[in-house]
Formats: sequence, structure tokens, C-alpha cells
Amino acid sequence: MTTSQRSTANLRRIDLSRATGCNVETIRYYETIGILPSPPRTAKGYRVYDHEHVSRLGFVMRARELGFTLEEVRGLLSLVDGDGLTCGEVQRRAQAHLDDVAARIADLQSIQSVLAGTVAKCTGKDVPECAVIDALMPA
Amino acid sequence: MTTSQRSTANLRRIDLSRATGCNVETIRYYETIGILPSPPRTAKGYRVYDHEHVSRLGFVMRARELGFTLEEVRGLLSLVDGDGLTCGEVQRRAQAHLDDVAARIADLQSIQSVLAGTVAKCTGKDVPECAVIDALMPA
DNA sequence: CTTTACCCTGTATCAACTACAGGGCGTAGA
DNA sequence: TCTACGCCCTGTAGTTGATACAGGGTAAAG
Repeated sequence: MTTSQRSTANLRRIDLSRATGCNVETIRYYETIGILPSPPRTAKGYRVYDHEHVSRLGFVMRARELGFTLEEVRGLLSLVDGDGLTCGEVQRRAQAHLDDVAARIADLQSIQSVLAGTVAKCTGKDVPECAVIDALMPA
Repeated sequence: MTTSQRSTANLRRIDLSRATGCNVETIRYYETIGILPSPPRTAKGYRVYDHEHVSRLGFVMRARELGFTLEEVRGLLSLVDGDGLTCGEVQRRAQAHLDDVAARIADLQSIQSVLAGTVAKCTGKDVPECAVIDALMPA
């Protein structure tokens, strides 16, 4: 018996941070704001996680990587948790987020073109006249 | 004498908020963090601005619109204020910011393609199976 | 003289975490 | 068995770039 069962309480306890790559403080933060459920504790107060927690945190992390806000993630989770989950509703929310991403890309691209245009006018020399400053500073 | 000089103190007093379109609270915030200098005050404690302030705040607002952080703005302002302003240095900082913008666009575009791909797999119907959820939720 | 519109200070709030202080606990090696 | 190390616990404060509000003063118009 290598990893034997000495007290059933600690059987297959999982280090959630290591299993997901998520920062411990972030896990605790998700717990306090109700994104993750409070796990059971050992007699000494240590949190005990199982595979459900790993799965749920994985969902949260993937959604965050795709740029969903925590409120949007909360909304998606409530669809998953409750019986109100329908593909149509999820698709609607994902599409709304996609529109948002597209708008942010457009904003950044217009910034990019203005900025690139101004930088291109710079001489880049060791002189105090600068096209970037002139462009930013009102007369 | 229409806008006559009755006490020199209030001569040509400027409403900085109206002149720039910047929120009053934001102006005060910029003052407390040292982005804008503390203006002189009237006897009753009202701030009195001049065209220098308008110009400086305009600079800050334009730079912010182009996505510079306040710390980057502070750096550009210190170049303008001190005698250390050279076109080369400004160009270097603007280019660094431009690289940053490009990286953020690339990130958003990869999010966009992943998300668009998943949403496209949705049936969009009133059923509880959803391709988006499946893609986000680990096995 | 009163109303309205603005100004003042100071503090709290938002998102999404991160960092730290100050303490307890568990385990590995000597 | 002692001790050192590393991790866990709670609670609080800091980050960025503002915004909002409470509670009070003042300036200018009718």
C-alpha cells in the first residue's frame, strides 16, 4: 500500500493550485466571491478539493483566457449549474462577447494607425523637436 | 468694457473641465497623483487655471486616448518638462507602446478565432447540449 | 433674498487580482 | 525527538484609472 488510506478524510486530496496552475490566492479569491464553492475542510481547517473543483476552476480559467469577465463567467456557470442551460442562450452570450472583442480590436487598430503615422514622422535624432510631442501637445 | 478687469486675480479664469471636456473629478485625480501641477487658488480656495493647464491636460488626454498608461504619460511629461527631451527618446517610448498595442491586438485576434470557431459549432437551439460549454469545460 | 449651480475635501467603490503580515501545521532529516 | 522548512490559514492593503457620493461652502442670477 503506497498511497494507502489511513484516514478516509484525506483520501485523494488534491492540490488544486498544482492541478490547475492557478495561483492559491486567486483560488481563495474565487471562493470568497462565490465563483468556486467553499470546499469541505479537514479537522485543522485545511481545504479539501476533489475533481469537481478541478473541472470547475478549469472552466473559469479557460473562459477568463478568452476574455470573459468574471461576471460573464458567473452567468455561464449559473446556466451550467441551474437547469436553465440551453445552447441558444449560451450562444447568445458568447456572440455578445465576440462582438465586444471585435470592437476592442477595432479600437486598438485605430490607435495603432494614428501612433504608427506619428512615429514615422520622427527624425529619431538627438534634438528637442519631436513629431510625437507636437502631435500630442495642443497649440 | 464687457469682460472687464475688476480684480486682477480673476482675470481670464478658465473652466478647465469645460475647456478640455475632462471630468472635474478626473482633473482633481490627476492633480493628486502629480500628473497636473497644483494651480494657484483664490482667497476662498477655488482653483484658478490658465492656458498652460489646458495645454498640459490636452496632452494627457490625447496620450490616454492612444492607450498610454498614466505612468507612460508621466514619463513623456517629464521629458517635456526637463531639458532631457530628445526626439530619439520619445520615438523609442512611442515605438515600445506601439509594440504593446500590436501584441494586444494579436491576443484579441487569437481569442476571436477560438471563440468564433466554437460559437459556429452551436446549434443555437433550445437544448442543454452546447458546444461552447463543452469547449470550456474540461473532461 | 432665495434658488441654482457650481466648488471644496475626503472617502468609498469598481475589476481582478496580488502581496504581505502574523500565525498554525505537517513532514523530512539529524 | 527536535528542528527547520515549506506550505496552509485569515485578514488586510495595494494595484490602475478613474467615478460617485456625502456633507458643506460660495458665486451669480432672478
